[in-house]
Amino acid sequence: MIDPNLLRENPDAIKASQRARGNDESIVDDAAKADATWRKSLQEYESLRAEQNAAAKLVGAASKEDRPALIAAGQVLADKVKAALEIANAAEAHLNEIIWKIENVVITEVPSGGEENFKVIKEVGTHAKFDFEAQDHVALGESLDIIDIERGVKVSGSRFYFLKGWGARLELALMNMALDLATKHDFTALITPTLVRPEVMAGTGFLGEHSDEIYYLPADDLYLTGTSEVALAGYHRDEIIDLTNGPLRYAGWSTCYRREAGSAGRDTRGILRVHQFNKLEMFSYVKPEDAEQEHLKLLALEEAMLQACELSYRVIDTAAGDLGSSAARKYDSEAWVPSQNQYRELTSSSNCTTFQARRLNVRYRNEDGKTATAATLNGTLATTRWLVAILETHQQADGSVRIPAALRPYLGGAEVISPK
RNA sequence: GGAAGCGUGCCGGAGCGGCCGAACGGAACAGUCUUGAAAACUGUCGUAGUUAAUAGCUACCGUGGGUUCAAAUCCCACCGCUUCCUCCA
Repeated sequence: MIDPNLLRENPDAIKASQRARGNDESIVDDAAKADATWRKSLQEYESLRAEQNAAAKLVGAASKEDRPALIAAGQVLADKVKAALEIANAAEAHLNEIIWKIENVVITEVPSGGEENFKVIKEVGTHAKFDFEAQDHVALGESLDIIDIERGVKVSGSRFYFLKGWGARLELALMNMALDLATKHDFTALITPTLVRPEVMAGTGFLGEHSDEIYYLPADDLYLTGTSEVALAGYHRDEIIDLTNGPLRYAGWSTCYRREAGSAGRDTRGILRVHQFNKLEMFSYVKPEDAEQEHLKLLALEEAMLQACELSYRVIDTAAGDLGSSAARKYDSEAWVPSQNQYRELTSSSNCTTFQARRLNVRYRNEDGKTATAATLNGTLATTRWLVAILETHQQADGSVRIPAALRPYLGGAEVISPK
């Protein structure tokens, strides 16, 4: 949620953000009004309650003869307090309902507008060109016997697959390379739970707009996570963390599950969009003033991975209207996918400022020893989808795929994957 | 899955329904003493909301309800933990 103090001190900043996102800005005034109403009703309740507390103390101290009268007076007060509490609670609920609808305040440099209004920050590398008939990753996966989609569908239905032989090893190599890189940069490896409780899922904001994206197990009242971000964000929930020695950084490795409910018919070919995949996710807890710098660090690591995989890619600054509700800024990097003749997203890195941490109640102590809400950031370092770009980019005329040099140490030194 | 027990502040650990935001011990921090340290002594020592306020008031003793003039203390449900049995990657 947004900072309630900002609502009181600078509502115009929130309105500007709402405009940039293409969201309703009148909700900001509604929230301010609800906030004032709540604070007034809270004061009324609290002063009545103080009166009641004082009256109850008198009863305890009173003599036997005086008690009945005092208790009767207390009963009247108790009713008043109960009524005032109900009003205050209702006012608070109303305020929360409104304030939770307001999405994170966008950083001012972020381009306004919708999905198509992104700004290209840079393009790196040259698009793969082939002097032979290039194959897509599905055909390569089949001829190399490393991706078995047919049997994936037989066992689990559409958008499922087996990674086999070098395919399985390639994915593990990619994940391990990413984990090594992250570890070198102060990220602590974390293998996370992928089933979480409803509170955690709701706390990270995934039960709102994305709720039909998520697998749910009614028998156990647990949700399957679509990213380890859920567990990583929940990790320090309700804690006062120590940031005096710098940010807390985690590299979470998990399988991710997504229903892809809203994308029927989209990317149905291959393993670009699937129900289950693996991902290595970076997650940082930082002081709010360090968040933008940390965001660039995450991006730099993502680029290092893309370059190590010898992919051609571009980095975009996502437009405000295309940001998730928790993000104040998002950098995506997209790799060139030859068979599609376009860039496809391989990493996504969001600066959630204090928005997510406030909801999860993650705080730290600042220099004065006071508690303050931390900022959180996340970014992708590797996913199964990367295999698509790697296989297609590095295919060769004889139908083999050259393994990028940086990955070879993780594959027993193998340099190429050849058809059987 | 069956049985029993337990959930209190940074940790340990008390707490007849009113005198409990919570004894006591430890840790931590500041100071006195000391050349310095240790010891000893003194003090500070939870979080949040509201308010102009580091004053006051309010809330929080696993979570949520309930009983009562009054709840850490009584009742109910839920969650978690421990031990034993059962089972087991």
